[in-house]
Amino acid sequence: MEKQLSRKERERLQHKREIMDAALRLFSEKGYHNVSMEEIAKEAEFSVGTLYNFFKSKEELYKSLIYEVSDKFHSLLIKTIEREGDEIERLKAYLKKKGEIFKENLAIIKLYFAETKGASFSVIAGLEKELRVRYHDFLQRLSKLFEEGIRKGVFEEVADPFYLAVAIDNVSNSFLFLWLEDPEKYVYPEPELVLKIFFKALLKE
Amino acid sequence: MEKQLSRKERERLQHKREIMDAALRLFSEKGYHNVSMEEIAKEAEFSVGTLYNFFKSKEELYKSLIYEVSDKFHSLLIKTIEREGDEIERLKAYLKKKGEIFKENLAIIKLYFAETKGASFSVIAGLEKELRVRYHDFLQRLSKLFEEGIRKGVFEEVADPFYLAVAIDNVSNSFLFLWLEDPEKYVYPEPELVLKIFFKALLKE
Amino acid sequence: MEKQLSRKERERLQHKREIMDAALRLFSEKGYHNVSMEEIAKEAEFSVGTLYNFFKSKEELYKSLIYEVSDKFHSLLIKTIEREGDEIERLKAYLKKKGEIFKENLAIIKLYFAETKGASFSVIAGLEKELRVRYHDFLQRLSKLFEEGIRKGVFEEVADPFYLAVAIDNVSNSFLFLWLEDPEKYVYPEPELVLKIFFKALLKE
Amino acid sequence: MEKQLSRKERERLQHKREIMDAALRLFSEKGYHNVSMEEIAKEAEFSVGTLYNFFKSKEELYKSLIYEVSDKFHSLLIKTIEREGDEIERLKAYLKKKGEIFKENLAIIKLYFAETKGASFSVIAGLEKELRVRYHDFLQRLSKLFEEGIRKGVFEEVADPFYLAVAIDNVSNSFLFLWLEDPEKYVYPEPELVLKIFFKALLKE
DNA sequence: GATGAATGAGTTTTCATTCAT
DNA sequence: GATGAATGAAAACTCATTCAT
Repeated sequence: MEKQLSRKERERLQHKREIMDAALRLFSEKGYHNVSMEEIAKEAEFSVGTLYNFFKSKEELYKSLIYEVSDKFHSLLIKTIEREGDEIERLKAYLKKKGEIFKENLAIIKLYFAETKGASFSVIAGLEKELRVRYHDFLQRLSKLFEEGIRKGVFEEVADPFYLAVAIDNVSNSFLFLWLEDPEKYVYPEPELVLKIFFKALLKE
Repeated sequence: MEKQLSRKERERLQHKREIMDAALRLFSEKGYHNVSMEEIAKEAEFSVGTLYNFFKSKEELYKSLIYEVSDKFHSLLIKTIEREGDEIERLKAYLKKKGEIFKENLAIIKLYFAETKGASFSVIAGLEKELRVRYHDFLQRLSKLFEEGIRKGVFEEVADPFYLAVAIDNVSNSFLFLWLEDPEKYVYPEPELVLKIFFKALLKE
Repeated sequence: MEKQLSRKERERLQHKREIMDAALRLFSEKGYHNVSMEEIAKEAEFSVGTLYNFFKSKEELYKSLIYEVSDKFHSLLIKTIEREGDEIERLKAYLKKKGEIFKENLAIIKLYFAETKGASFSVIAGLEKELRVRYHDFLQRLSKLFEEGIRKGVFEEVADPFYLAVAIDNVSNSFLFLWLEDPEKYVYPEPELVLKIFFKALLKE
Repeated sequence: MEKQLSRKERERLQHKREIMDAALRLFSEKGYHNVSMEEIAKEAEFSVGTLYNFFKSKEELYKSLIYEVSDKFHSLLIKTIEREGDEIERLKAYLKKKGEIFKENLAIIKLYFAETKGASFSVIAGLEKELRVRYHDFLQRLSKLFEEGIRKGVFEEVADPFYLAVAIDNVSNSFLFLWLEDPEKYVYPEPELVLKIFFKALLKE
């Protein structure tokens, strides 16, 4: 299908890509408000005017970036947790995949978390809400995994599966952030570590 | 002690308080960059000039806000985890305290998490690093609690106590955020819930 | 007469003096626009309000300073050139006096020349004109000295006495500025040097 | 060479010129601190933003103005005093040239002298020092003229040639200022007048 | 489509001045 | 007379956006 694109169309897409990549580099390094359209134009080796031929505003450029990564991110993870296999295996696969995504997309991850975590105001009003919706969709699907596990008798029913999903996702994130913060000091968190903490009773009986 | 302040001094402190409160309301609602000094002045019912008599810049006003809450927040939690009592009790007390702090300081909590989570660039360069240092101090102290518990044989040694501290802090945060996001749908997370998830083995043997 | 001033009146004058001295120090060092009333108040160890009890505006404070020095400066020089004695002697006395005044009033001299030389706009519109009037009065009196010298046959009538007055005043100023600029490199200009250049024909016949 | 500039480039230069001319008019009339960027923009018939596209700050705009005139001014005078011809002729040519420059560049001359004469604090810190360096270079070259004259036996060695240079430059300036102040009353100072005063012994023998 | 000069509303900050105590 | 907190107009500067070429 892509082959049917004319040279012009291919070039256009390529230029858009270059602008988005330049913008991503700058936004993730300095934050939305500390980057100007002029700066992005220079980084992308286009003029400001050209940026406005592709995106009708700075906001839209930013949103495109965030949605793009959010799409990719979620579809990858959903594919991982919904594939064939038993629950434990799929949980491990999901933790592993998330680790890989973090490693490979550091710049964009920072940007993404700046949007989803913390402030309920976001750099751009409205952005956050949409991302939250997607994130909840993902959590629902992860809950399903726990539900199934409980149904099959693999997991105990300690709590609402949704809370379990939230918990494991956040614990793994926090370990990834730890590593991201100081890669020398903290080991890159292996799925096993997360599962060990998560599954093994701490309390002696 | 406060009685020794002259009326003028008391008034001055009161005015500073009013400005900080107004700024907090606006910053937490709209974010640092989307609030102007003029807006804060209006909200505080003072003139812009007066703001600058108290804080030498917008940045400084923001920092004052963040540091103030960070101080209060950390000292309260540290007091809670380092008080007398057995480890389980102290963990519960800490989870309860955090819940209360969240409930009572919603506006500022949002602001605080916008600074510590997510972006490694922060609205104000330099802020984030200092807050991270404080947070790590807290995590170290929480690790001690786990260490002691392990030493006493109350906890099993499933992982480095520091990771346990990180995990429980993040799990409880994530539940609090869930509740914050939609108080009708999600229960206010009780310490018991967190502990149950955290301590009880999911896996059936 | 001054003895009849009450303690209150004497104190008032003293305070005014202190304010003017502080203002002079700051103005001469940093220029009118780079000094704030707050700064002057701090330097004088009074409050801003007190400054306004003595001077109705920053401009008025500045003018007072300039007029005061201009008065003192001119009356001293006029007294010197109009005293008893032959023309040569009086010229020497005037050159010597000016040197002394420069040496003893460096700060104020800088301020004064910033007002009279160079820009026809002055920091404060209107100031310059009044000072120019005074300066012309002085030049007229100095011209008289040359006129008398010519009438008596002491000087040759090479040019309009007014031009001679302007010339000698400026030559001596320029030498004083040279010394002021780099006291190590340039000798403190003795009246003799100025007169030598001024009176002695350069041209060999 | 100029023909190689594209229309756009020529326009850009023209616009820069218009801004500088507008700024010059206002600065020389009212002084640096009494002119706002908005005022300059209005005078130049551009927007404030455009001013900042050409000059990164108000200071830089001012400096450009001062340096431009200083360059032109000095190179013209240096060319005049270092051309072929005997010393007397070259002195006359220099006095004549200075008169012409004054007449043709009144606005900018005022600005220039506001910077070089008078206050040792200057409107813009650092500016004054650089201009002084250039002026001293000029004085050195003028000294050379006197040195040569003395060596050739045209002039008597009444004083250090540098002082002679300083003296003649200041005397001629002061006459030019006199004329500038009141063109009706004071004749435009002819080189002859300056030389007559400067060279002819006043003193009868 | 690409360019980049021009725009001007909006932002932070300063500071002379006032006035209640 | 002395104080200094409060004022708010004015200034320098930024930057997303437009549009003629």
